[in-house]
Amino acid sequence: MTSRQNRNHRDRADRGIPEATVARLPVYLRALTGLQERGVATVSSEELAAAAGVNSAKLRKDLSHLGSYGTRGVGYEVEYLVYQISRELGLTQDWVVAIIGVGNLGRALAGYGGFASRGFRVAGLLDADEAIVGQEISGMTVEHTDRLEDVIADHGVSIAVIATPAAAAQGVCDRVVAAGVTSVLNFAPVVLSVPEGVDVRKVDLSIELQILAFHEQRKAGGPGDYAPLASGDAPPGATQYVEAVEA
Amino acid sequence: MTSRQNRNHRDRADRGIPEATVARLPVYLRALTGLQERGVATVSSEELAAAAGVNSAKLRKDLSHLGSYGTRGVGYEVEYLVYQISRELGLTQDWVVAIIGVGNLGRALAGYGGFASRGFRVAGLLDADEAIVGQEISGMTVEHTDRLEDVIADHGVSIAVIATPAAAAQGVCDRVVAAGVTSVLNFAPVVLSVPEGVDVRKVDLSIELQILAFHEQRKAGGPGDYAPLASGDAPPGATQYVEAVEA
DNA sequence: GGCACTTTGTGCGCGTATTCACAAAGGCTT
DNA sequence: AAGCCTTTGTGAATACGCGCACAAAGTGCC
Repeated sequence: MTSRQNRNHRDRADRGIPEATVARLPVYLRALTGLQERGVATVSSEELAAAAGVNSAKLRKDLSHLGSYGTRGVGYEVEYLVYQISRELGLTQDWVVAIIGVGNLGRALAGYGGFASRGFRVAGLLDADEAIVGQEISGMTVEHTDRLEDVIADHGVSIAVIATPAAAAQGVCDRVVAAGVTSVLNFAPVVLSVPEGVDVRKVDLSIELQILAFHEQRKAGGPGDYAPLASGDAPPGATQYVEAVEA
Repeated sequence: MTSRQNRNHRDRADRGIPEATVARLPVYLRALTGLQERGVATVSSEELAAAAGVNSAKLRKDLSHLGSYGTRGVGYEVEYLVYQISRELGLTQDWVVAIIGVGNLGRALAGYGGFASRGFRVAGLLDADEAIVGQEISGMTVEHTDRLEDVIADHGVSIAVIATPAAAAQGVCDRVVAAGVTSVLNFAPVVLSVPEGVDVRKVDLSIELQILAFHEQRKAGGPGDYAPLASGDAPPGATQYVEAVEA
């Protein structure tokens, strides 16, 4: 995870592909396109697994969920596997994306090459700040969030990317959901609540760092190296263990 | 998650805190600081679980791994719990971070408020592009990657954030590891290989979108709606199922 | 054509994670 | 102080994911 927040599609009527497998398919796809560029025509599960950083048995089991696309004694045909995974992930069709919130992060996302190359078309950049509205970013003109519903309807947006400040995120989310969007990628540091049937995935930069910090601390000798209180014995309310507000 | 790539710390000598729990602690922390700002002094597992988007039994079990910090019949004292989680995650000490690659994403990261507020101090911005070196970003001057080892040593960097293009990532990674960094947060779309003892976490924007696309497709009626080939019957090598290179 | 070799696809056992459900514990009221 | 009510902490059941190890299947050499 990038830590995540998903309900639904636990239903396992998902045509049976486990969530853990779905999460790895994009990684395999990436490794495969890399091989493809290097002109490799065929790859064994062992090689592909190494390139993707997973166990080869796991790779084979994952692929077996899509059907049997390998040849025993030989391996998998790269090009064909690329197509099958792309199809399974729905990348053979175009997905229309709107990015709401054009701060530093929104700008980075707007210019991210990995979107267009995988069938994701950014159809709108929106922001609530008048100073930003009208700016040209990555060849697109930033529109005001007042026009959110129009943009979604006009371009047939099916995925919303929320890159607003935390305080604005839930409001924006409610609006895009009301406008018919059923998939949301959230970069704001809040837990969004959405109705049944809407998928939310969350990417949180600071959470990833915190997980790293935990392990880093472990390597250095566990928490409370010079901890002022014995575990569980601190006087509640004695000191201000504050944290600043985030952006 | 944000999809991830971790070996080690499976060792379970981790003082016993399960990895899955560690990944959720930052989420609880975020919810708690939100409550704290609103002046809430005490919270029940039910309320906190709702705010964090998890099951309340899971929350209680997670917290029980840190010790017994709740009061039966009452709940948890917000401030105290914030401190305990912060301590467990190692956020009571400062972590020095270097960001390598100052493109759109690197810039966004440099300006991200969520870092500083959680004890992460960005001590260096580095880039290989002469046109970027010397620029002032978020109050810091971008340095040339030639100085990578110096910056790491001088500031005592313990976490490296890699936001370079894919092609440069492994090289940068090797260098930071050689310079003594043992925690890496990777935004480049490649699988990094690192020696035993080094932690790598990966954040991949396009993977998250692809997972959303998968579920979105499911809602619309499964893959191959108008699929040109019956599953498993396509002539291998017949068409070019290409993908563009990513940025 | 048969045999040896390679590699897939998967059955199985194991450990981890999740959830339920309840007994133990503490507070509050009378 | 006794009993009721709330909420924690956790035992036990279930589900899930992972990886080993091997049989089945296909290739290519002789």
